[in-house]
Amino acid sequence: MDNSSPVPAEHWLHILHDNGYRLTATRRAVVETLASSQHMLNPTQVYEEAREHCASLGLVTVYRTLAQLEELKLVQRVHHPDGCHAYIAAVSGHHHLLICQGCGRVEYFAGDMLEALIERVGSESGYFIYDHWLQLFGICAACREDQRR
Amino acid sequence: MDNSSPVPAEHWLHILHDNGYRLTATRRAVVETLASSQHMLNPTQVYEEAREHCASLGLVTVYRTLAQLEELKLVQRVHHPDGCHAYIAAVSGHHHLLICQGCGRVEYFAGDMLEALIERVGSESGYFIYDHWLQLFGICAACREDQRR
DNA sequence: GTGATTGCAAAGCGTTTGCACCGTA
DNA sequence: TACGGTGCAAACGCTTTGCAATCAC
Repeated sequence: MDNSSPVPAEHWLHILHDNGYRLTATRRAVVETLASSQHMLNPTQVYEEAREHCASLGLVTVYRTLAQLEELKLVQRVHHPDGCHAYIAAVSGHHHLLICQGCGRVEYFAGDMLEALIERVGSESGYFIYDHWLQLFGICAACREDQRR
Repeated sequence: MDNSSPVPAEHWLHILHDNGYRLTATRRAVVETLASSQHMLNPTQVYEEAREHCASLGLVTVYRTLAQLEELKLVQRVHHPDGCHAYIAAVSGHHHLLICQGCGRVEYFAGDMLEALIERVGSESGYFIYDHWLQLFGICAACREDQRR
């Protein structure tokens, strides 16, 4: 899989700064939490984890920072059967998602053999197709190990 | 595409009855609305359309009926970038979704060349993969025609 | 008749907004 | 110092729950 190395939080902070955002303790806390996590996190989970870096952080600021990070395409929202409000660090280029329904770990994978299918469905349906989602749901090795105990 | 023929509302009513639900005017109104629509509808949209069949219908009943229909797998929730609370008639067997971002029309398509990909990603990642979503987003022929005007 | 079903009102929950204070640049 | 950023409290919108009246069976 290709997200084994965590996203550098410093990189995000530079991008935020370059876009006119000030570098505050609260923003750093949210960025560090999301950049270092391989699990999808909803706003409350981000809030709880980020408070360990910045105890005065408020939930409102988490919502505002998530919106900024999403706007800059540094994070992306993850939709899955049990919720649509979780976020994960985005990677550049087009990738698909592999989501563990046990622990919420998310991995990206490439490998796009969908062009022919999209071409066919587009011509049969008359739709102009401009985007697609491919998501696989499963249980990661660690969660399967846990289940075995 | 394979959902050109609408789902028979009577069939849903039989299934509801077989599962111990009473056949009421409100339930019929919701069922008829969803069974005859090829567009994804959120609870409020279902409410507004179904009230034309049953003027006394309340929004609360729509929520309750949607939950029952989802439980019986007669409808399924549609997730897309702008929302996760829309419903569409379900079809049996595994299908993928083609969604018009203009009007919300949803079509199902078959054609699963994903086995090899899922096999590969599963073995590389160590995940046990048990489900997948494939959704295509586009603009249907009718909406493209509208845009041209 | 009786128990499921309903609509209303209220509660609940996650998210957003208003505002005065705070802290970065 | 100026103004973007912040936390708090309140507002907001969607969804669920409590309850008495209603209706299918």
